[in-house]
Amino acid sequence: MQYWLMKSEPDEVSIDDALAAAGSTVPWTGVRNYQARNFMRDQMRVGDGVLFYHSSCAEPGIAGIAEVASTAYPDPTQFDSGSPYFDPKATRETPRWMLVDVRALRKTRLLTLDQMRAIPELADMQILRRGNRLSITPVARHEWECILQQLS
DNA sequence: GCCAACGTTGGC
DNA sequence: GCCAACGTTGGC
Repeated sequence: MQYWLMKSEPDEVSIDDALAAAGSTVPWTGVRNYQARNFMRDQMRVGDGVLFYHSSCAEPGIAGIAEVASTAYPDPTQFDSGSPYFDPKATRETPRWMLVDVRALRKTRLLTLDQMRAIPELADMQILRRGNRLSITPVARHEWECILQQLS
């Protein structure tokens, strides 16, 4: 069992959107970074814990708890020439981009970036590092437990 | 909308 | 395989 933080722009898919989806489950489309892809493809297991993070918005922070709901499979948007995530170099025979399904479990109060920075146990979180842009990052067990405690 | 950080691209 | 140019991310 591993833990992850996954960024989503709430204008695209918020925690409310995910909870409202069929089965509270959404495909994590649009990841176009190899490191983030590799986490999904190589390391995620069904049942892994997910911190659902709202980014590029007025109040960035952790907005809910989710879990990994599938193993990795090709992101269909890479094949769709009408999609902003279209990748002309990807083919169905050799897809480039993979995704997992994510099941939202509950909305939490917003744990803001500022609040996270103020918690010493979270000081080493990748999301808090300067210049961090990765949309999917591993979360240490002690960080996960600390955050769940904060949100309870 | 600014801009620092950093990933990707492509000429050499 | 180096590295400058360029594009993107994402907090502010």
